[in-house]
Amino acid sequence: MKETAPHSSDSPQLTEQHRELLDQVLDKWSLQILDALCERPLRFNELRRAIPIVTQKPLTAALRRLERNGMVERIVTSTRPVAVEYRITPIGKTLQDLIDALLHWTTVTLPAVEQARERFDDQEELPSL
Amino acid sequence: MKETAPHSSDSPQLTEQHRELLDQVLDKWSLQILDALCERPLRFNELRRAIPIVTQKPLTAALRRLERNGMVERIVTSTRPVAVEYRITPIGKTLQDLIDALLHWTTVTLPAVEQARERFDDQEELPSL
DNA sequence: CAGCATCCATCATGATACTG
DNA sequence: CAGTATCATGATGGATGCTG
Repeated sequence: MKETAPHSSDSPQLTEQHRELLDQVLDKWSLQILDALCERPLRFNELRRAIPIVTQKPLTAALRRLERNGMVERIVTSTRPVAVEYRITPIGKTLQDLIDALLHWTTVTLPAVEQARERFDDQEELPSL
Repeated sequence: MKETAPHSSDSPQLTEQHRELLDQVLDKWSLQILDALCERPLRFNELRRAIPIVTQKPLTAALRRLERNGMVERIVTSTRPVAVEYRITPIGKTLQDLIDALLHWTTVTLPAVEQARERFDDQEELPSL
């Protein structure tokens, strides 16, 4: 019956759909957006401040993508001027532990990575120029 | 020395270094490369076959980046013609569980995401055209 | 406030050709 | 086999100005 069982847990056949999903949800900005929204809902400009280096266009694009994928909800309050709140959805919430784990992983691993980079870069500036 | 829980409510100070690391290791191709190499070492063209839709240039770039970050090791055997094997490093291995969890997450979540996309796209094709 | 529209620079990717 | 080099192109990102 079975095709090889390559993985520790289970190894489903990953179609391009799955990769696309990760691609849309795990990109640089989306990860930080979701992380921020896991704490509490935020308005557009609050998000901009929460993620200092992002500019308006990519932020908007990422939010739309996350909204389309059902990860965040966009709530418009018709005051004057309008207030727009972004809130994480239950689906998005299922990513929280993973995101925390990833961020934690970076803090643990970064030192080793920086060492590796130095070694790599050193042997790049090689002799025989 | 305990750092408190890696929960998002406890936001660890994530510098841009941390984001950059995730960015270099979690991108579309790298994720699949690491996943493939977690099973067993692979040669360059084996990797190309393992990740069908990737072309040579981005694959090479991703491998170099992963190598620089200490995630994979490039082993050259000076036969004729040369054989080059890519192998996951101990550091890279620390990502395996996370990657498995992410891939598993996609399989669990994809159906809900697809529903969300339909809803979103439906209300995009709105009236008043 | 929360965007969208526009222009422009940069980058990643694809295709192709060439090397040891 | 395992790349590098080059060119063309399409997608992204920054900056700016405008809207309700």
